[in-house]
Amino acid sequence: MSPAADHAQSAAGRPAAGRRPAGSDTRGLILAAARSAFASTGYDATSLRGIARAAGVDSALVVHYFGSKDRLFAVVMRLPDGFVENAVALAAQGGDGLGERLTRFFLAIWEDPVAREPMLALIRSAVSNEQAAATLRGFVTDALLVRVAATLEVSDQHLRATLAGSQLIGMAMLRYAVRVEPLASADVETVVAWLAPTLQRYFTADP
Amino acid sequence: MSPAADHAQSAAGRPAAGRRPAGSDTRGLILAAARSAFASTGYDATSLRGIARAAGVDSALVVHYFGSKDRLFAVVMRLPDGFVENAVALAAQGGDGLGERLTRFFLAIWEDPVAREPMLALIRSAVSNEQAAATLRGFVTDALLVRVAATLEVSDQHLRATLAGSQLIGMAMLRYAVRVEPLASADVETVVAWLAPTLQRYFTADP
DNA sequence: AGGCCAATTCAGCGCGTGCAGAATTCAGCG
DNA sequence: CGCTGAATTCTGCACGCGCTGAATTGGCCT
Repeated sequence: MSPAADHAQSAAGRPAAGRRPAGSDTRGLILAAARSAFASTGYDATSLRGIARAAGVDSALVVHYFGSKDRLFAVVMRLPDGFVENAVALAAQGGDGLGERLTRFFLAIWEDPVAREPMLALIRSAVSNEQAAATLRGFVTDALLVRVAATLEVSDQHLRATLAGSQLIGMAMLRYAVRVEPLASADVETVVAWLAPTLQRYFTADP
Repeated sequence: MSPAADHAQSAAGRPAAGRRPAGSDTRGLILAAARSAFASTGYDATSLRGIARAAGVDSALVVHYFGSKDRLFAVVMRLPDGFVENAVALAAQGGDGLGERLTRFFLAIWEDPVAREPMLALIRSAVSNEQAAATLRGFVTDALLVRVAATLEVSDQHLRATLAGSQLIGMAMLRYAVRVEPLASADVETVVAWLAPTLQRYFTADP
C-alpha cells in the first residue's frame, strides 16, 4: 500500500535493503562516525556496531567498505597531508624562536577540528593498545621530534626532543582529552606564552 | 585410585573445588593480579576472567571477594596512605625549591613499584573511561595541585597548577606508560634536573 | 527494456564478557 | 567426632563483539 513511498521503507518497518539514490556518500558518513567514535573512546572501546548505529547503517556495511576494524582505524588515522613535512620545515628555520613555532604548530593541529580527531584517537588508543602505542612512539620520536632536534647543535638531542614531546602531549591530554580546567578553556595565546619558553629551554639550554 | 593425593586434584583433572589449606592468602593473590592487570591495560580492556586466570583461580571467586569489577577497581585504586598530605606538606615549605621538591615527590611515587601500579591504571583508564577521567581530574586539580598552588602568592594559581600537572603527566605518560626512549631509561636525577626548573617557572614566573 | 553489479540488509557463528546460583570441599570449633 | 560456614569451583544466562555468507534492492549502462 501507499506505492508513492514504498521504496524507502514499509511504513514503520525495516529500512529497506538495496542501493540508495545517487550522491549519498554513505562511505563518508561511516568514516565520519568512525573518526568521532575512535576519537572519543579509543580503539578498543569502540565497536563496529556502534559506528554503524551512529552512521544509520548496518554493521556489515562497515566491514564491506573497510574490510576490518583494523583497516578502518588505519584509514581514520591518516594525518592531514604534509603534517610531518611542516614540522621539519619549522625546525629548518633555525633555533631561535623554535619553541614558539613548534608550540604554535602543535596547537594549531589540535585546534583544527578535522585534524583533532585522529590525534585524540591516537592518544586515547595509545595507552591501552600496544599497536597504537607503537604508532605514537614512532610519531613522537622518529617522525617528528628527532628530526627537529637533529637540526640543532646540542648534546642529548633525543632526550631533549622527548622532553619537549612530554610537555606537548601532557598539555594535549589535559586540555583536549581529559579537559581539565582552566587549561581546557585557556586561549591559544596564553598556552603558547607558557609553553614556548619551556620548549625553547629544552632545546637550547646548557645543562 | 591413589587415595594419598586424591584431595588436591584427580591426576591431571580439575583443580578440585573446596577450601584451600590455611595460610594461603588467595584474596591477596587476586588483588595483586588485578593491580597489575588494570595497570597494564586499563579498566575497560581488563577482564575478571583474565585476572582470575593470572591469580590461578576461578573467576567467580573474584566476584565473591570483591562484588563486582567496579568495586575491585576501586580497591585497586586506593592510593598509598598520606599521598595527598605529603604533597601539601611539600608546598608548605615555601616557594623556593618547590619545583624540585614536587618533581622529586612525583617521580618517587612512580619509581616505587607498589605505588606505580594504581597510577598507571589511573592514566590508562582515564583516557577512555569517563569515570576514571573524573577521578584523574579531581586528583590533578582539587586534591593535589590546587592546594599546592593556593599556598603561593601569584595570580592564575589554577592555570599555573594545571600547567605544572601537564608537564608531570606528560612525563609519566611517555616515561612509564608508552615508554619512549631515552626518557624511559633516563635516571631520576636527569629528569629532575630538566623538569624542576619548568615547574618552578610555572609556579613563580611573572607573565 | 533488460542485465549487471554495487550497495545494503539479514541471519547467524563462535567467542568473550560480567555476573548469579547451586554444588562441593575443607578449616575451625565445640 | 560432627557441625557450620567460609572458600572454591561449576554451570549457565544474556549480552555484545568482529566478521561471514547469502539474499534483496535498485541505480547505471547498453
